[in-house]
Amino acid sequence: MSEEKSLNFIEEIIEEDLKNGKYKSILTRFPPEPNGYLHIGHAKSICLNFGLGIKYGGKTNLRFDDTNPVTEDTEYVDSIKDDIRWLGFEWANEFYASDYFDTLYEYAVKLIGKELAYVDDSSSDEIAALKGTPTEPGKDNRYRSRTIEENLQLFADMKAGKYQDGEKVLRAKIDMAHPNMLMRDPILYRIKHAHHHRTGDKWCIYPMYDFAHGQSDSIENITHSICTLEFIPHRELYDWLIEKLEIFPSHQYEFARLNMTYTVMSKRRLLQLVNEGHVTGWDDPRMPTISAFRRKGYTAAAIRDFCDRIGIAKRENFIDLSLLEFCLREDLNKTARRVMAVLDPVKLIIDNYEDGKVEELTTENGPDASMGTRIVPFSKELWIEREDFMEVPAKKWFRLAPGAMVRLKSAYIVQCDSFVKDGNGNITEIHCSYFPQTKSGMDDGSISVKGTIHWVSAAHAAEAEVRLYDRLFTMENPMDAEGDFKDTINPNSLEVIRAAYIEPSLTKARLDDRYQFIRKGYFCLDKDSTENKLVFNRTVTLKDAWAKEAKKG
RNA sequence: UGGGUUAUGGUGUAACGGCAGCACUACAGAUUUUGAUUCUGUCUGUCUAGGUUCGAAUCCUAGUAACCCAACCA
Repeated sequence: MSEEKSLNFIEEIIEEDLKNGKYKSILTRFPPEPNGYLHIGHAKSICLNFGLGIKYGGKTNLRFDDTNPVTEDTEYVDSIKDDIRWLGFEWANEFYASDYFDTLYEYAVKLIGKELAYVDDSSSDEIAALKGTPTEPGKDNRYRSRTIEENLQLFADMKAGKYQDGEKVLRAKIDMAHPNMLMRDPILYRIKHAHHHRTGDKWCIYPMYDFAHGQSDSIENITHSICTLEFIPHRELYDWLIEKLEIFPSHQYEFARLNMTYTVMSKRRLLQLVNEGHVTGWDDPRMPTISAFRRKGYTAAAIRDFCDRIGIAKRENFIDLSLLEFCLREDLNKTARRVMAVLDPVKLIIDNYEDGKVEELTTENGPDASMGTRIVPFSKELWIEREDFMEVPAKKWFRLAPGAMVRLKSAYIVQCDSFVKDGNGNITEIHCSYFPQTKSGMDDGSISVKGTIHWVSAAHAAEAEVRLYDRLFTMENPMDAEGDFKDTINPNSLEVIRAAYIEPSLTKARLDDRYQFIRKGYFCLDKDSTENKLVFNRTVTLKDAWAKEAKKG
């Protein structure tokens, strides 16, 4: 008997609903507003909603909550669909709240007819003034007592375009003294003479979230409408409207949204980063958007695994970025092809190696033998990583240093004989001699070394631009910053290496390939690459035990 | 002088009155032709105070803390 994974609270509710026959099958939905790109927090919601559909043999709709035409755009619709598909999910139906505008209008008329809604001529400020505060009740205004007929006429006139933006609103008539602020006659419809990305200029009145979301759920017969914690106070209104409208009773359940270290997770703030040029766009690899993670080289499997591990609960959470990186490395370690690239090159010359000789050495593509092998050219002059040589070796150093020996990956063991410096004291050449009997695969075991370093043959190397990313913010929680969260932006979040040396096989890299540059991290080709210029993104570093050791001093 | 929600190691998440478990992180060690991977081990926890009970993270009472609610945003 294998151990059952424990259920989260929503799964418990669903299993109970299924068991007691409340529903024969479930229907969930993912309801993004098309006013920005999806981020990793949305991925949590997507995995939850679609995951539930799959787990319980139900279905999941994709529904765009497009009730505010001034902020919404088809660009966002397209990106959202791309991201969901890339994450690996299929929606049963693609719907839009705007599909229901006619029905929603009828619902509003019905509410007016039941004396449960009225047209209010107050300005935004006047409405706010009579709303009260969390600790003080609000007050009724004189428009509240309008007759059904008057309200019907006024509402029809609103729809007909007789009024300017902001001149009138339709409000539910509930209770201005209600302890829940959302029940103090919430606005249902407002006037916006704006072009809608789907309905065009047909409407000049648009329903508010509260008069669209629950109704859309109901129209679609959604059984479990799952949203984040901040909507808890809305649930009372959600249920009230369904009851008064006498429509299918969908139910709302709330879970805690994802928060993650070293990032911000609100569309508003992400939009700010884009608009103010702190990043190059929504898919800048430093962003926490799904498109950015994809561009940076993250895999959908890693993100799904992450969403699975963080769990679903109602308490506020603050997930360590390192958990996401763990999931990523775990996936990439199994699948990424190993290759060699030198990011910060220094020349290594093997003095006792024959001039002009080239050996084609065999090296493995990955730890799993099924990934096969390939050929890498080896010659007298190589590029190695500058940081793999220390003129005065540190304690526990087992890479190159004067007199020290290392293995060149898949090639020979070499010993450093001397080195050359330029006038500024920078090392320009490292001279070594090699030991023929230590050739990889034919090593006689006469010499053993602790360190193995990567290299690229200077004569055969190709050049590429490499972009190294670091966290976008310097503080674990940028929102804790004293001033603006943007004051904590990491000035070193992007380091561009104009000319790194890559092994010849990498010139055939494709956009979807995932590589491990041995000892340096995981990388992938960036979409900025051209025929003449390859650009690689660092997806994530490898764990680096030496960096820790070195820090100890 | 309002209403709502939540409190379990550094971070997440289990437990459904009966051994506080798992993962990440951190640390120590073994293996390693990647200081990666893999493997082994260690540290750290039930918000507080009372109560009920043979037995409480779980039930009760009273506190405390955090978060959400006063957009014609979603």
